[in-house]
Amino acid sequence: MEKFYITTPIYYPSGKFHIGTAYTEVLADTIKKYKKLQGYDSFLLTGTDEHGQKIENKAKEANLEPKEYVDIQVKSAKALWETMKIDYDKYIRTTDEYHIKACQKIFEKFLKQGDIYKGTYEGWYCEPCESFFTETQLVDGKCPDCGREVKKMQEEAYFFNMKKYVDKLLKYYDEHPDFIKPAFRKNEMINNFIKPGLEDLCVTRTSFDWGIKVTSDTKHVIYVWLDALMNYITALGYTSEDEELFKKYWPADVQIVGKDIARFHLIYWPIFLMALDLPLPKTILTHNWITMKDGKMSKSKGNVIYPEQLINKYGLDATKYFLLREVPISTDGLFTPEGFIQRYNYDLCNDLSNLLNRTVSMVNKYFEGVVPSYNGTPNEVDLEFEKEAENAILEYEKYMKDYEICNSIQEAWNFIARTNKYIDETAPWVLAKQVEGESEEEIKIKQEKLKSAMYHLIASLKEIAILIRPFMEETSTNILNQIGIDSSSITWNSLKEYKNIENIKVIEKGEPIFMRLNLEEEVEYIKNLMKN
RNA sequence: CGCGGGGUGGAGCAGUUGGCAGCUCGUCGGGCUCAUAACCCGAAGGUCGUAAGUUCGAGUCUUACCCCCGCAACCA
Repeated sequence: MEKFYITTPIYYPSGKFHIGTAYTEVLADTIKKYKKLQGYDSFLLTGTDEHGQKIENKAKEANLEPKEYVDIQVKSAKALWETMKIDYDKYIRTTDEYHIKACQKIFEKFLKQGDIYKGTYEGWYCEPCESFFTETQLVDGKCPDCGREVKKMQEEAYFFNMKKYVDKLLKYYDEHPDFIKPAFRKNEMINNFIKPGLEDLCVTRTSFDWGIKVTSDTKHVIYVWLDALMNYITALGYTSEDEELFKKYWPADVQIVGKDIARFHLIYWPIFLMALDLPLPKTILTHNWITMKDGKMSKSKGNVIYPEQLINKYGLDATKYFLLREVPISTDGLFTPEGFIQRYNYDLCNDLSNLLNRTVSMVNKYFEGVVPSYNGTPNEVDLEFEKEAENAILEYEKYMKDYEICNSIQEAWNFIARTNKYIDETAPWVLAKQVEGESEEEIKIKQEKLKSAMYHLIASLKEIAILIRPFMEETSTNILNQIGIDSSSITWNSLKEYKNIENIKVIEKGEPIFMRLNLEEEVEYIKNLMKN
């Protein structure tokens, strides 16, 4: 079985996860489930990045030890992923013992190789906050956190020699067009960071404790990115006594990151891997953000929305549908309460749920629920429709290949609309009606057409259920149940059986899978959620 | 200063290698009754940010300029 390794970033658990974090996770989870349906041995890694000064400070505020603090945060993170039915295979915490050991080994290896050297880190230091800041981070020359004066300070630090690998990196970019998706990020990296001269990266600190100690120089802790990035390989057991997973799954097939951390994943990460003499991931997918009408999410603007809030009220599938449908990979997507409810009503209720409802109802009405067999005599209308059903799959898969899930979903919905149209084209209620003076022959032709129409509708609903399965599993299962198909044996290959559905019976009375919502009421409800 | 993205009918967006300007929502008109005041069809509405250029032909290429958003290095 072919393997497929996919990773999410490890999130920084300094607060409650908001909808943006959930989006990243859903994106990864959807790709994993898609690959799994296709029969890949797929492995999804997620986790948390738990070191650093900010965590240390947060813990202090809460009167807890750092570890106690992150334990609590991790618990709620895992609870969220459980609520969202995220199918991850491993959850890594950078405080895990195996990760710490591996990082220490890697650090010493770099030191020995001469990739890491000791130097001096210079920055602006805020004493009350005990934090270093860069020139550009300062606000009016003052501390961006507390607004007080900062001092120029120096501390001893280790640096990673990035310059040594720059040419190799550029060459790699050049020879591997699929490495960076979307491609414009490549130019962004080159123009902003590489062309002006890539600076060496500071990889240790002495100004705080909450981190992985450097074994050969214990007053230093390994600073964030070296620690964090390594998770993608340490999670698989790299450098441990059991490297089985690592050997099986590395290199990653796709690593998902937000645009805020693109630089670290597109420049430093591949360089670290080169220094370790390891193969690079096939693709690093950088996605954009969910934005709010009035800019970034922030509590003071009263525009923060948490995933649980939407899930509790509107269900997991609807929430995931919105996120994936509304946020394309390469541009920011907008969250508005109106948009959310409208997508719910138009796409989920009117188009999808109603299609299922009217189909099930007709099969019951005309054939007592028994789905006719494929009768092999498609007329022009049916033939055309069959072609489009096939084409929808191809288009969907084409976009998925580039991880453009948003477009794949659009293809699925185009096909849903097409299926609704098919009902109008065939007008089953006309075919079912007896007209006075009709000949036996005419009646028979109408019957065959009606059978064919019902068959094609059911086959198409099955197709739709499979297409949406990677991100709307519950809905998919509901649809299949209503048309009398066992969902447990469904795989991506089931799409090829469009003409081979036999012996099924739809349920007698199908409950709508999505019910129309009142726009004003629900918008009001969501706005209230966002206020507190 | 720079870099990246964007500026397309009322709103939100598609437009691969240049060849009659599309989609969703909204508006207006029509159809249908299987279904959830749903579904299907049609119409109105755009000098594709501005100016110049290349070309038989440019939303699509070149140059200059204007506006919006983001990034700007050790901050997760």
